[in-house]
Amino acid sequence: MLKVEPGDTLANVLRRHIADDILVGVFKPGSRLDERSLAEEYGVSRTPVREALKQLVSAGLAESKPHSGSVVRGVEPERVSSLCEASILLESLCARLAASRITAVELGRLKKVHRACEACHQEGDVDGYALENRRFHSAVIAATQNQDLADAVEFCRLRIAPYQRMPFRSFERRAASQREHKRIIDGLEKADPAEAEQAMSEHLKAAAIAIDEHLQSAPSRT
Amino acid sequence: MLKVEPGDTLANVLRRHIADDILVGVFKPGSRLDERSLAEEYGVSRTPVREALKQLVSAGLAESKPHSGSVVRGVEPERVSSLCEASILLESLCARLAASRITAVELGRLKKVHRACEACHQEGDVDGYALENRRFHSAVIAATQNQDLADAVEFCRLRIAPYQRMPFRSFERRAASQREHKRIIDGLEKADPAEAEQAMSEHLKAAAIAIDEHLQSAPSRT
DNA sequence: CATCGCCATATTGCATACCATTTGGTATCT
DNA sequence: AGATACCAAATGGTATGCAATATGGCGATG
Repeated sequence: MLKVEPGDTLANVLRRHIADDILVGVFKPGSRLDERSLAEEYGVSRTPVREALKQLVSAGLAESKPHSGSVVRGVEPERVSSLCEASILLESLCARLAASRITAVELGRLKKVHRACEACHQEGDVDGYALENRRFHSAVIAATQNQDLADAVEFCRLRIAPYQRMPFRSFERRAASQREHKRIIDGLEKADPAEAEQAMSEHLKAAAIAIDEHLQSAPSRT
Repeated sequence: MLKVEPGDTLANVLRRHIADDILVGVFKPGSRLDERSLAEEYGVSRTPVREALKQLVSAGLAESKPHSGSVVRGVEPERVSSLCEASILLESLCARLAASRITAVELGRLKKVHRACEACHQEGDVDGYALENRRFHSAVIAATQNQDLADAVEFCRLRIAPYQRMPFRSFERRAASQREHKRIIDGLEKADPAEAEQAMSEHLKAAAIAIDEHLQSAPSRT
């Protein structure tokens, strides 16, 4: 537990660990991230915990007021729609660019991720599907061959990630998502920017609707 | 010096201060950011300096390897073109959205910033012009009424900021920039998305060319 | 009874001290 | 003479202790 490989730092390990816990829902939006408790829980000092929390704040996964501690960033429903819109715009842009720039090896890797998605989907592995889905979108973003654009888009995606995975509990939503992914792949393979952009846009709009429905049914569990 | 207002933290003050120093060129790309030196220089402990540096790394203004310290992120010329492209794409997108969403008060504020730009331009106040120019672009980005999209775009802009200001030493470039800004304002005022997008795109392309020329003439001052 | 103000407590922010890791130099061995 | 291994100094990473501040409750007063 909590092994730190050489060339890495304890604070980084903690950051990833806590971030995963947030994304997977262990720490729910609004819950306090107490430095002492976390330090004790992980068996380390407060300092690396502080470092990790600061980084999470920078990443937008948490927020903090001076002397008031950090809480998991509660994303109000109206902010979700804002996040979804941003995500739609940015990733569609990426898809358009990627269509004319993606390399053969990247396309192959994308298809491989797509198959991994399919496997998780069939097995009902929600967490696995969420993970592979993230990889799918990251692969498209990376295919723009522009690291800085990719960073900005990932910056946005990171914030919406906790909500992205919610609808995947539904078999039907996963199936639809798979079909939409396939259409994106086709657009990229044909090097058709308009098609890829359109496919990505519709995919994320569908995802946005699914997230919204999910929030309606299970509004706010504190 | 180094006054910390209530409701703020010393680390934040340091972060802004160091960030400004990086943006204005006091700390040149590649130079080491030694924690002890900075702490001594500012008369504080290492802890808040560390916090500030971590945040700068998150913001992309510096980079650090564990046990190897932090250095100001040197942006290689080939990365500048990548940054410019990302900036062009993202801000044009913002301009398009802003055209149909900007409020009257925001438009008024934008014009005010434009006049401030003009004043700095005439006086030959390069630093002032760079500052007001940043405000101009931030205002357009904010006019999208989408905070998350704005954050992602600002995230990218922050990285290119050290280079954006370079061409402003030229009177001619500032004059051209002002004309381009005016066209953007017109597009927004007419609520013409296509015009605003086009104007912003051409503005940033011109800026990119100016930056490139500047890098050609004064390649790498270590 | 409500509201305003003060005080107690818990939690964050800052400082200092210590430990681990990296890096460069030197000495020795081949 | 060159290479390698070891040692030392510098620098970041971590731990702990203390100070400052925000928050919640309690009491007093209108």
